Amino acid sequence: MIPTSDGPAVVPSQVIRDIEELREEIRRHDQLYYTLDRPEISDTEYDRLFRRLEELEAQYPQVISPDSPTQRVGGKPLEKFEEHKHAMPMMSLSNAFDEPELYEFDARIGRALGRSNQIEYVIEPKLDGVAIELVYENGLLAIASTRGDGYTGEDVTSNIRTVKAIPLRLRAAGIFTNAPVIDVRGEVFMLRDEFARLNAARDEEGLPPFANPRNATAGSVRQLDPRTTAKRPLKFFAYGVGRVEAPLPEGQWDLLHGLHDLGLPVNLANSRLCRHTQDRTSIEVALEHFRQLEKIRHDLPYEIDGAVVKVNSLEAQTILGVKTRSPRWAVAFKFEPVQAITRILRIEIGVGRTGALTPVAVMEPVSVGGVTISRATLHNQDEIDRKDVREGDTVVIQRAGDVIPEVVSVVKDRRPDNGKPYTIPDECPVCGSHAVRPEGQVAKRCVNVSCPARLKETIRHFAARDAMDIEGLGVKLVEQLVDRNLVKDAADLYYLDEQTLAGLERMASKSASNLLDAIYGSRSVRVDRFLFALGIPLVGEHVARVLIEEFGDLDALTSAAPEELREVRGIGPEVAQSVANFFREPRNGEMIRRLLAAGIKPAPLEPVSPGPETPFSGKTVLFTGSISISRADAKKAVERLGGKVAGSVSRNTDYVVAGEDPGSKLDKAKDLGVVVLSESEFREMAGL
DNA sequence: CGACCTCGAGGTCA
DNA sequence: CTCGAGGTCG
Repeated sequence: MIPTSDGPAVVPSQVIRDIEELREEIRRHDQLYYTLDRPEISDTEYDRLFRRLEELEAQYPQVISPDSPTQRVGGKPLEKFEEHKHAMPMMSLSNAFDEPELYEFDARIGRALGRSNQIEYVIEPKLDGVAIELVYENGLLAIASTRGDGYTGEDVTSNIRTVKAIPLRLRAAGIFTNAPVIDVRGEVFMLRDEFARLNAARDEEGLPPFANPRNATAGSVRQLDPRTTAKRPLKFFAYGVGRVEAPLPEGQWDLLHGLHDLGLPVNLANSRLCRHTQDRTSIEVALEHFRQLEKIRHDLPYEIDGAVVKVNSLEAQTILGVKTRSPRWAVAFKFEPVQAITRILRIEIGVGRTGALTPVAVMEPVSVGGVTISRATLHNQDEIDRKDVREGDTVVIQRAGDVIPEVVSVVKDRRPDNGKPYTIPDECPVCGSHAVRPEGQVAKRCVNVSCPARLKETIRHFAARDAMDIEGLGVKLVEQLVDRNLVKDAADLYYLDEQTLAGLERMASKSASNLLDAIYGSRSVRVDRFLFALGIPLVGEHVARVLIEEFGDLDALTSAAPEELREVRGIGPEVAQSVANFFREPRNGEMIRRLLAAGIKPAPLEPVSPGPETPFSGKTVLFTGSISISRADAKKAVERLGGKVAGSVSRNTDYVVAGEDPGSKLDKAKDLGVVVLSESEFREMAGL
């Protein structure tokens, strides 16, 4: 028998039972997965259940009901969204940006209720997503709408039905059991890694990426074709109610549990009921939880921009009432923004030691993560083109890894009409020489080897702590020395005298003699440091050491042919060529001769005695976060004990030492299963 | 070619 | 302290 479009006239009652059982089973697993975060079956098993239900329903279409799990994606694309008037207005929240504002909120509540410090609060993470209201009638999802202006939003039911975390039918459990009508409010959002995957997929299809998970969510919710929304990985957390035709519980905390009992996902794991204790008021308890959230925010799979603090008692909420746009009984306590919007005043060009021209955006100062930012690197031309950054642009900036400011994106609709694409100039802004970008490289470089900008950087590098370690020779001083032609290469430093220095700013006799002492003292330097100090391109601390270990001293190295250099483990053609070129250049040879003539006596490397076995012998260690001793000292300690210090985590890393405020390296270390040490554990192992 | 590492460049604050 | 570029190794 071939089923007609209406299916067989009679549906066997066994089939009806099977279908209902399957639906219930699927709903149960949806709830286990989304609401309880405790899946019992694999995705494959789930898919099998789902397909079986689909097959049965295809065979007997007349039994399909709108609350069936198969009916999430329904209908055809909409022309536009209908309006939906909220039964009770969806208010926004007033913000508190710092502790005093939060305490003020608490004080206001205390005054209004006339019993200070006894008020219970509920604190919940504030997700960065899109607020949605779900109207359930007799347990079935009837309407889903956006917040809109608070009174009227858009009816996005067909889209929201595709969000698996949102039940189409509520469970009959808990305080709200069988409420004829309940308006549930919550946040639709996207997980960070799913957002990243979505953007990667868009990139492959040549579509522009979404700026952040929030935008991606908002875009997904406002799709006219629900089939598109269905493909977006949306999640949901419920946090409150509007109209409820059922008795209300005493407080917000019970309310959250009531929603959870209905089968709705609620972020209970990161919410707290805050009661005052003997030594702390309830707002202090809330604040403590807020600090906790701030600490773990980057470990959460979704983005939060703060926390919401609500007076727990619903009765008290009623007494407190509302202001025009926001309730008086709740406040959004925001984290320091890690991103900010500002304007690029101009783009400056920096010239580095290697002659690289680096564009830097000079911006209107703005506070990001508690620090005022006014400059951010734009890296290179490719980066500028990719983001299409122009002078005068309004941009979103953030601190990469919470440290180095970077331009995230341009706010295109705020671009001035006269904005022109930016190109790094073809002349060095410092010496006017030609600047070229060699084939296959990203950087444009000034070709003039004695460009003053390059010279300054070279001297600074020479004097740096890890190199010759000349204390007192800072940027300002180098600037003056070079500009007045007192120093034309590193060797000139050793021929300075007090009289010459006396003419400089901030250089009275005391500082002058200190500086001369420092320069004089630097003459006994370990030979690998000396080599590093010369600033040969591609020769950093590590390569310098490797080369010295191989050749023993400078003499042997200066006369080495590129082929000999290549023999060395870790030295490839590029480095070999760069080293050979440097020593072949007569002026460099002359400079080295003058340095040695000035009395520099490069000390040989201490022979690497095997030494006693230590906890760090042959181990690679990495530091993240701040520790109470300096990084340099920590590094020395590890090296003294026969270990190596790395800059980035890889499978070869043996230990990661995590100090205060560890960075992303800690996450990566955990991912790779690297042993993580606390500072005290490290100190103990190192015998510090 | 991918994995891993080093170099070099960037910014602010105490 | 982090990132991208670029270098080296297997």
